Amino acid sequence: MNISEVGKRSGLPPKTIRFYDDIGLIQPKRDTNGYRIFSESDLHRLAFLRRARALGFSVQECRQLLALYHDDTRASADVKALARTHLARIDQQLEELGQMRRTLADLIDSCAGDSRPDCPILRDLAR
Amino acid sequence: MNISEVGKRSGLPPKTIRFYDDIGLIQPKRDTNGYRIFSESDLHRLAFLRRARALGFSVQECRQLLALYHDDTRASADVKALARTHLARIDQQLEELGQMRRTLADLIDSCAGDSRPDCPILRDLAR
DNA sequence: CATGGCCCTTCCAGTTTGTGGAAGGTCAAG
DNA sequence: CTTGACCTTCCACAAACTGGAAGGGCCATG
Repeated sequence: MNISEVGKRSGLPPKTIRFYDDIGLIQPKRDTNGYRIFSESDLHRLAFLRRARALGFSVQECRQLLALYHDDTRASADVKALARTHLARIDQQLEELGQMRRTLADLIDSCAGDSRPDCPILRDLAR
Repeated sequence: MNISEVGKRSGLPPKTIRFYDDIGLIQPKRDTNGYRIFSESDLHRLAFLRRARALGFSVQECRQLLALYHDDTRASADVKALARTHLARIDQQLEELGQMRRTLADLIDSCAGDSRPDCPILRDLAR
């Protein structure tokens, strides 16, 4: 499989696949002309990566997840711990974002939004 | 006022203030020795920036907000439109993050988290 | 066989919003 | 005069790609 084929099948753009190769997340073989050759196993890793990234895991965490995945002697507790740490980070982001949203929505509600210059949003920022 | 003083008063680190100077968000005067000299007005702009950034506005949006703030003929509708666009972005992020959270929490719940290798989290990623 | 068009490669730069550090000038106190 | 705390600029790095340029490969058609 060449890179555009595996891109279609994994749902990742070729640029991203090259990037993952650069940082060692995959090690596809090379053809005599220098083209990358992807095995089913490479494709599998890439699809795994796409899903882990979609869940918001960092690339470093994806590296760890892949390592755990390929370790038959892993403890599921280790995977769960990784996921819990990530969940805590998501919860923190949700809280911060929610606070922003509340403040911003209040300010928007209090602004007339007409042609006059008076604006509670700017007044609050300049407070 | 020198940079560390205005840093304390605005709540921004000197490095960040220099950065805002570099990108033209502020234009402090310079002393004969090359040191930046900050006026009350510079301080005010920096505090404004800190609060706008804390609400999640991008640096570009902060630039526009500052321009609106200093424009006596602005329409509050323009400020409100900027804020609404930003709010929509926050809502989108909240939704994406909420979806991630749900999926991740479900996976975590389904994982025994013991010393055995079997793990629904990895199974889902490898699906 | 040459040409076109699409694929592949590497390398460099840019994105965003700063942060860390090095090298060197300045200033006030002792 | 020295010491320590400032200040300056400049370069590099962070995350996770994305865009583009320059150059080579491969296949099919004329």
